[in-house]
Amino acid sequence: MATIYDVARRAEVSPATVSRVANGHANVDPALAERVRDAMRELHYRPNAVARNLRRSRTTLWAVIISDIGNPFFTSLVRGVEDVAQRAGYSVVLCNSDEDPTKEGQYVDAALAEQMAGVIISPAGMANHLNRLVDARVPVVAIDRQQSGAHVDTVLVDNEQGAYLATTHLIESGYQRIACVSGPPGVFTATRRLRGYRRALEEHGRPYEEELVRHGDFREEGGYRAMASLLGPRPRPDALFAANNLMTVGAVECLVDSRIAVPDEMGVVGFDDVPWAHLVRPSLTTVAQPTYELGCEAAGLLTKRIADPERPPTTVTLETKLQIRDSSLRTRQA
Amino acid sequence: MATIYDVARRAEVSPATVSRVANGHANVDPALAERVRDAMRELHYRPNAVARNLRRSRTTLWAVIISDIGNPFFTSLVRGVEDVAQRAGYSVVLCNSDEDPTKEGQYVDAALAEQMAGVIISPAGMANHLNRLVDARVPVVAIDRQQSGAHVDTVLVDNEQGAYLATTHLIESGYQRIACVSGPPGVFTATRRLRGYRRALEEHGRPYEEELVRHGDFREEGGYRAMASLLGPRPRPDALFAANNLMTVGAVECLVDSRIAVPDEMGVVGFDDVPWAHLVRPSLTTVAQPTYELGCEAAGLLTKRIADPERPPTTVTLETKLQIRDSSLRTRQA
DNA sequence: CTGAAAGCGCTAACAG
DNA sequence: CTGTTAGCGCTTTCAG
Repeated sequence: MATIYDVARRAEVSPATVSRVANGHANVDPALAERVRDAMRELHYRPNAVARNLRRSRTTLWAVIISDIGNPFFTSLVRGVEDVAQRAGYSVVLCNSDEDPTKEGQYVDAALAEQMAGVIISPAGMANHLNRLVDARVPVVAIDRQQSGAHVDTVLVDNEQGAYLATTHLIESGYQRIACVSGPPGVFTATRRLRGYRRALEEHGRPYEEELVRHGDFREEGGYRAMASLLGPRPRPDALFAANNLMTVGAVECLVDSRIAVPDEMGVVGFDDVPWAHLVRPSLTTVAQPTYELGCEAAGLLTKRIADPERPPTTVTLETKLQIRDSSLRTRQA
Repeated sequence: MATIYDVARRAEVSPATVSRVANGHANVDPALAERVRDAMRELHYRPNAVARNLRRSRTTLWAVIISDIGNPFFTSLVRGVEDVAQRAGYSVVLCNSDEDPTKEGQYVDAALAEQMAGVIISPAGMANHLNRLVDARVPVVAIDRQQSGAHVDTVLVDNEQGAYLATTHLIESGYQRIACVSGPPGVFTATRRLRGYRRALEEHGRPYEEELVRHGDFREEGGYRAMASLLGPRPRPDALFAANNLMTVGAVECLVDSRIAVPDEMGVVGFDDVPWAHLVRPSLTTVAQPTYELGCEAAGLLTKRIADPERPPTTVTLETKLQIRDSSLRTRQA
């Protein structure tokens, strides 16, 4: 690989001049600049980013640490981040923590070691990786999940309100025993959505019953298992609020396997859309989140944070929207 | 951020010794090593990977450049890569080229500039980015798509055979006019799958008709549009082979909107599964690919290539499997 | 406007 | 077994 010295020699200038041309810094005599560019082309010169980063002690990379690459929620969000990042001159590297605090820790280590210019992270569990980034003065934005005790920019949706809307919709559609499959205990979004579910019940004079609540893993399998376990005890629930998209899918699978008719015997509303919610039969009623916008917003906050490390942390909360489809609309009494 | 010198000073040893302890190299007196470890802990020392990479002139990062992060095919594949990479001591950074040769080029540039230890790439279009990597002596594995003229390790599925199976299945199910939505012209997988479709027709004494073939973009919208355009001319096709998963979904959407009954009026088989193919009504018959295994295989080849840059390039081809569900099984004559 | 030179933080010969 | 030292390739003062 040609270095800056090779180019300098060939163009008969100093490495400093090559550097100036390569970076468009300062004014360089057009004749020299031309010679340099020729030399660069002839040698297929490509600046070594590692050396540059070391010298500048910063990089132009963002790490985006998400907790499930298989979830369309996160992939859509990443698209939003990417689009904004690109415009701001950053490249995005994606890290998939798989909801595993250990993996998350490794990626945080890597981001630190690689001197990433910034990190966008959806923190899994209660581990304190966020603060390690903050302590190291790495610009960081938390996304989708808030962490108590961490003083960082955060982008959220109004989880409680979304869950409240979903549950209220089920109540108003005439369902009587509304169950809930929540997420992993301690995960922010799970807690908030459960709270919204509970508040909706209570405000409508319905009891909140522990035995109608299960905790899933935010994956399809977890939704399936939780639904199965809800079907055992009698009286059965006649509706379900599932706290994320993949678990909704799992729950519906379980209902199909158990030959329970949706929406007549069981109404279903899920939190977070999937791109194909309308293709499933019955199509799924969901609480749609502005996923792409969440990503854009996070990227925007990160650029601001990088520009001004001292600015006070802000939290942006975006609204959800209830997308009513067929899975929550009874056609006849079961 | 503490440097290796800070640690050395505090532990009263040389930086070299700290480096040895940090990397587990050579033998270090246990007492010294202990002092060093204490100092590292006290100073929250974290080796600067950028400096290390510069010095070693290599990194421990793999770039995985995929063409659509929204496609479950690629996310599943990435999981396979990640799992193997982690075991081999590499970290994976994901780059989403969005089927756009320009973006792909930028990521290849970045991989080169950042001195990535290796690259796994599903090349979009005919651009010659693969060879730039090869010329720069960066270990590289092509995945999902073969590029003529590129002398690199490659992991594929038997696209032609899969398409042949799918089309034959439609013929044997009694469909008469079988259309095909292929992928972008020039994309390897599209070409091969189209060839399999054609071969199946011809071997069963059916004519191959240009007007039954469309080219989509491998996305949902493309599948929708292609299906719509197939519905215009009469006589209409009565079956469809769609050359990838998302286009299958789009095509089915179009059929739903057009109130054309699947599978009775239109049989549908797609290439590549989606995790929720069985949830759609009717459930989708697909050619399932071993996506996770593709990723594992690619990662395996990459480690071998890194270990021995001179070994002759190999191509691994994995088999597909026809997953028969409801969308291709006529219950009555239309 | 251009060049010389120092140094980012780390590792790997090489000496001791 | 440990320390000294010379860079990895680049950018950025500082002189000229």
